[in-house]
Amino acid sequence: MAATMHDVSRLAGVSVKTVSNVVNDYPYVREETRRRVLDAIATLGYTPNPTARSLRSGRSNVIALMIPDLRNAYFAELADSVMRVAAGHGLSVLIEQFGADRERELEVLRRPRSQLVDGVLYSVLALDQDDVDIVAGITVPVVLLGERIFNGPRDHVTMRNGEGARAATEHLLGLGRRRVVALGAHPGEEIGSAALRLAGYREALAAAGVPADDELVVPVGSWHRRDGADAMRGLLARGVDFDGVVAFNDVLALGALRVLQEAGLRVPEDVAVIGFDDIDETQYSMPALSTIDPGREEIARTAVELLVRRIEGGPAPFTPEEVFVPYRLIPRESTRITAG
Amino acid sequence: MAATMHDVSRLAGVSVKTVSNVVNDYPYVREETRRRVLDAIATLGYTPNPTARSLRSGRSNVIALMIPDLRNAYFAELADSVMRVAAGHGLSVLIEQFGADRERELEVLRRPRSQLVDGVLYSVLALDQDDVDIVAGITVPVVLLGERIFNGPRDHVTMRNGEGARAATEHLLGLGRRRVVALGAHPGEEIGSAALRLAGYREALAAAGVPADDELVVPVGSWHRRDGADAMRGLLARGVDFDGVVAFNDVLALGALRVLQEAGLRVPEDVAVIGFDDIDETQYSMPALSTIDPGREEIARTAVELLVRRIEGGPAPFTPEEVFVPYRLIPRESTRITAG
DNA sequence: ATGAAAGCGCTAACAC
DNA sequence: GTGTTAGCGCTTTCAT
Repeated sequence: MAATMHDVSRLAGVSVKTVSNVVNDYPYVREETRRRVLDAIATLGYTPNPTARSLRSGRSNVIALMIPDLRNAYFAELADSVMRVAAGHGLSVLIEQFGADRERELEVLRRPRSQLVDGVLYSVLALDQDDVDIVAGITVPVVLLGERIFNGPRDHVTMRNGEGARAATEHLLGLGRRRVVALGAHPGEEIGSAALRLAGYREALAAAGVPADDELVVPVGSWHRRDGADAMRGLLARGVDFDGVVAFNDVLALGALRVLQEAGLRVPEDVAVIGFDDIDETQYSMPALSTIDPGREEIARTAVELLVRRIEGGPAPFTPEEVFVPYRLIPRESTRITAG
Repeated sequence: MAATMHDVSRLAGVSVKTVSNVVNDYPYVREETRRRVLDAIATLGYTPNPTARSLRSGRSNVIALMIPDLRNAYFAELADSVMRVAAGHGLSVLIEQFGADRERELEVLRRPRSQLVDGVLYSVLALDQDDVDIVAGITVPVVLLGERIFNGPRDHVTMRNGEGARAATEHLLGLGRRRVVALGAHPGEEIGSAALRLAGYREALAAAGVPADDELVVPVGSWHRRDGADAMRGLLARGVDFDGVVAFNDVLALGALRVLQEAGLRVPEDVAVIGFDDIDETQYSMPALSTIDPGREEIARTAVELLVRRIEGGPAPFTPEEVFVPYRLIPRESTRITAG
């Protein structure tokens, strides 16, 4: 089995404390002693047991990232960013998915796994009161990514969803579009991203004096590519008249894009389309997709840093921080202004 | 702070052993005792400390998944599948990325983090002798996903990469294409997926009596969308004549697809394109992308199960298993047979 | 059926 | 500078 600190101390002829000192770069160790210890470590192939270290120190240097679904490119890219930033802080990342499988979600949270991690980054699209209770039961620091879900304040890092959706909608209105679809509404929801984006969309219409039409607000089950495609198929089947689409995320937009083109509609000439997230694919789709860049990198960086502060600050009283990361509208071919 | 087993035992008026018995569903506990303990657990909100449990039992119920890059949809989808299967075995998944950042890769592996996990699923595209040494240094069970990288045998789960590439190439040849590009070669490599896929491509040409042309073998730095786009741009700029593309993964194909269409070439009429991986996006691209489905779900399931067996089987001598998962060719629009 | 006690491998007082 | 020792919270013989 793996060598322990005792094995090393015995071989080096020193105490475990000295080995620990060397391993942890404690400065006051005689050079010669250090050498002897390092030699012993090398010959034994010793590597500290992180579990024991963790039990003793109360820190595991692992954080959890809880996301709905890695198959959605936005979350995969977010996870990538989070992991890179975390690595810079010496942290590993345990990813837990919160898919449609509610049982799994509850199981994940009820399990004591959350004590194995030093902190949690929790990214939710939409959730109900149950989730709130569960989150409240987590004893380690939690930073929310995306929309805040509690009524009370809570650390969270997000973009201004409402403003972003408003900007996207105004972008289409600025092109002269007047029948703009909002794709991706979550009817029951009041406080998540979908609700905020829908509100932003409505604000833009109102500000421009364009009449709102409920027929143009398209609900979807979830924010996957398939949902975007299905919703667009339904819209076309119902014969709804529209000349623009604000999709609440990129994969919804891309699913819709495909269906629009199958139906022989030209994008952006007949229908201009804009998404949300700025996933890698949007630069390469046909046509390239205009989108709102939510500042994913900065969200990840800020959130990890905030979490690290909380972890290191201990359970002392604190004021929750609400950080809004700047977003950018990225116009591409799917809303390119044309002569038409 | 969180309640411990001792707190529970005190409140319930029993010993810690009894609490442990109840927590671990040890059958021989008097019903009344069990009740008292469960009550105490409930009032204290006790939840076992996984770190202590792990130190004692030597098991953490966490496995690591080491992948090149979560931003590649294939790996995100693979991670998703792995996490679902792992959840079924009560395992959480720690994802470590092996991007282009070699420093990070080495750091990840050198760190003792690998002792925090019970096993490792290691998915590599291509790697050199250094990696072999590092992997050899991991003390927990390792199952390789994708191509085997050692000369000696080693547990691994993969598809038959050569056969898959050959089938893809034959599919294009069957359409009458004779100038078929192999997109995604990794020149130096001898043993990874790229090498095997290239060999399969060459076999197909040879079997069909179609002359091989080195100009049609296109190397790329990595297998990202951008690389596919850049490589295709280069190919067009060099004026190379071709009527088909076998891309070694889907995102390469999708990047190329974009550039082909930008250049005014029709897919599949002028150039037929087929990829590898069957990522979700391929069903929705314009045109929908033909691809090789490597059996991702089954790879994930098989690999996790194999790893679990190794973990439970202990370090006893064993015969490494090499599991080949069946692949399927999925024809879509990008190779749809047309009148032309 | 339950309790006492050892110890997993490490860190951190506290001595010297 | 370095050694001794007491736990971190749990599981697990070994008793009873």
